[in-house]
Amino acid sequence: MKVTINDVAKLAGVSMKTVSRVINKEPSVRKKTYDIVMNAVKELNYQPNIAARNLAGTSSFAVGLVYDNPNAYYVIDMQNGVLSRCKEEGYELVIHPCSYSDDNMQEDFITMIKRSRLAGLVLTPPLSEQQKIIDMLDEIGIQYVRLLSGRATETENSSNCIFVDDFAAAHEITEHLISLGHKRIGFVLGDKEHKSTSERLAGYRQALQDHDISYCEEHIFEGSYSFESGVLGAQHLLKDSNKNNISAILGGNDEVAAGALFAARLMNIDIPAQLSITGFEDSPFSRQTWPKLTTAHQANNVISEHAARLLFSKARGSRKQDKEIISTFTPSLVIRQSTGVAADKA
Amino acid sequence: MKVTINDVAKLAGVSMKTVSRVINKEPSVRKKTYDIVMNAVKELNYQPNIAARNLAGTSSFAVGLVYDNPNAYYVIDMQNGVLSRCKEEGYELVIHPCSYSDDNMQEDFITMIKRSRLAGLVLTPPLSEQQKIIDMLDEIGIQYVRLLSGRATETENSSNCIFVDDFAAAHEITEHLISLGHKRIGFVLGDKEHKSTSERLAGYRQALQDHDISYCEEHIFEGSYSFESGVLGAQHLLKDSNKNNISAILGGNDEVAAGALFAARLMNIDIPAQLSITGFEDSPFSRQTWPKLTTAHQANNVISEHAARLLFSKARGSRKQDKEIISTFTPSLVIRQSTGVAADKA
DNA sequence: TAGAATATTGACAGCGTTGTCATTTTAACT
DNA sequence: AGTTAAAATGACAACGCTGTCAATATTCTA
Repeated sequence: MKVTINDVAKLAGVSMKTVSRVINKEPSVRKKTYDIVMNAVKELNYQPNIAARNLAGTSSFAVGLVYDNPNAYYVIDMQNGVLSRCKEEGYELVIHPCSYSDDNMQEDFITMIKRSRLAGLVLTPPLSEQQKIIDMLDEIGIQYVRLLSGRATETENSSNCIFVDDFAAAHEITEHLISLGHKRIGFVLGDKEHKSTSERLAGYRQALQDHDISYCEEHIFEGSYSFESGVLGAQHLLKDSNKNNISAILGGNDEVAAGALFAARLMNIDIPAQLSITGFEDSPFSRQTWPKLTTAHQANNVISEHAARLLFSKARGSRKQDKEIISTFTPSLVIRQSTGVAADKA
Repeated sequence: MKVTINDVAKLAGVSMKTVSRVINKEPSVRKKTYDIVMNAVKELNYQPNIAARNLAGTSSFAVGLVYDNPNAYYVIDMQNGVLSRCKEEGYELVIHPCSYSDDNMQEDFITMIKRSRLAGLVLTPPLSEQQKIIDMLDEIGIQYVRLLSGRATETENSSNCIFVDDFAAAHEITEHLISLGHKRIGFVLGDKEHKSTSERLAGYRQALQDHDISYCEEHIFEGSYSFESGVLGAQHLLKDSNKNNISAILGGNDEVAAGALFAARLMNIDIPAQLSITGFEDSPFSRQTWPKLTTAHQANNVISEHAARLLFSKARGSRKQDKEIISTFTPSLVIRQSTGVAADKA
């Protein structure tokens, strides 16, 4: 019934170990032997037993994806990216949602990690930014790759990090608005625990400065990465008593921008005639609002695939930097209908 | 460094096997022995090795979730529901996105299933509805639970199915619209490969019939479960040349409804004054549109948790029906701002 | 072409559990 | 107390693979 490595070995007329070498693509197997074995593998439709490999080998054949992100689109993209790499490599993906604020969850998580003996972990923000988590993982001695907001050069030991340049993205979006004549630009920030929030804010400030526009604290709303926060933030920035006369709003991400759009709608504000709104990420969200969102495109599935690549490359112990792996991603501006020339409000 | 079952056995002064019995909650272990062992387990912080258990035992300690659904919210809910149950039981979750139309994917999937030796599978629509898949799984001899659209009574062998009564949901939504005075109600259907599509259509037709409203084929648009389809469907149903005078549209799900809303917006149609729109599922979508959607609430995370419950209960071989497990879920109407009294168009 | 160097293969012992079945202990009867 | 049945425990062999290291083929060197 079940085909084992022994059956293959018998059919191919070689030892168990040789079959093992072939399926693990180890060097020093003669081409001829390799072919014989592969034929036997195909003929019997042999599938190596993952559990046995995990048990016998030094590392296991599964990787984990760790996230604490309420955004379904983001999570799905991350999963699919890692998954596509896993499929190539014959690994399984084990998912670990994990609340970064909940201590119990963290312990559960560590417990899970320990018992699963995973080959490695892909960590997404904000967990990837938590020193406490990193320390724990180092202590356990498990391989991991971190997805971070920033640039490769900043951190010293960035060999196991993949960066998304949120600073540049925010800078570009802000410049886009400035080029449309906007001078009073609001920003509904995401969770302050996320590094992306400070990066995006910094990019925004830099753009203002580059164009001699003064930064105004009143234009900033400290929110979170959620639709509701977008609604609240926009309402706050736009309310009458607030004499900011804002003509554009940056949403912390697409979801926040969608919320801002919703608020504008409630207040009978015409987009983009009276107000421009932008997002970040270019998630499906940005195409499902009315009008569609101008945003910064960020291919999360590609990013996470590269994270997985890096993880596998490290797991294999290859010291040299794999040239194929992109370590810093820079989102690019996508102009849609939610931004337009600034109405003269001065 | 690594604590094994042997270490625990030594510390507790019992045999390896007795420890195994304790951690697997097998019967016929004296209370006293149980306590001694548990203390040792705690003291050493012992974590059973999943790979070893998988290898030695008859079934493994991981379950799979199989889906082919582009809707991120749906997938995430499903994952989280199953995951919460897995955590309780100390199992891992392996995810298997799988395109039902792509033959290669199906083969990959079967291959994966075979080699993983999963304890069981939770199948979501439309894969759960495909006889070909079911046959393959039966042949392999793996446990599975199917999530289906319909009612428990319909199918003979429904012991491994969890149902969502889409017929009832559509019936209720349609009656809601009828009660608001709507008589010409459009329906942008989802993919016809999904059973939910025909169930929802049937529920709609029944409601019309119950209220002596004749069914009109021209009010139906055969689309798919996507935002774009919602846009196209609504545009088609509402266009001038089409003299349907429709006053309400059922979206195949929330995403379709959001698309319909978008189309209405493009056509300058006021919601709900001129047109009512409804969705299905009550996903976050329905709260992020303007106006918010009237829809049928369907707790996908609860549903999938019950599917997992059922799977574990079957895996344990318990014959009797677990009373705690709900096998048919009926979505309930949630009235928001996208529906209103019918404008008199007669 | 012998002898050394190297490339290729194989034998065998684990990896950390659980299943099977034999053994011991306890409880339940005469 | 003496049997017998039942409950609790233990010994040991799998599970299917990989790591180690020894054995054998092959190629190279002089």
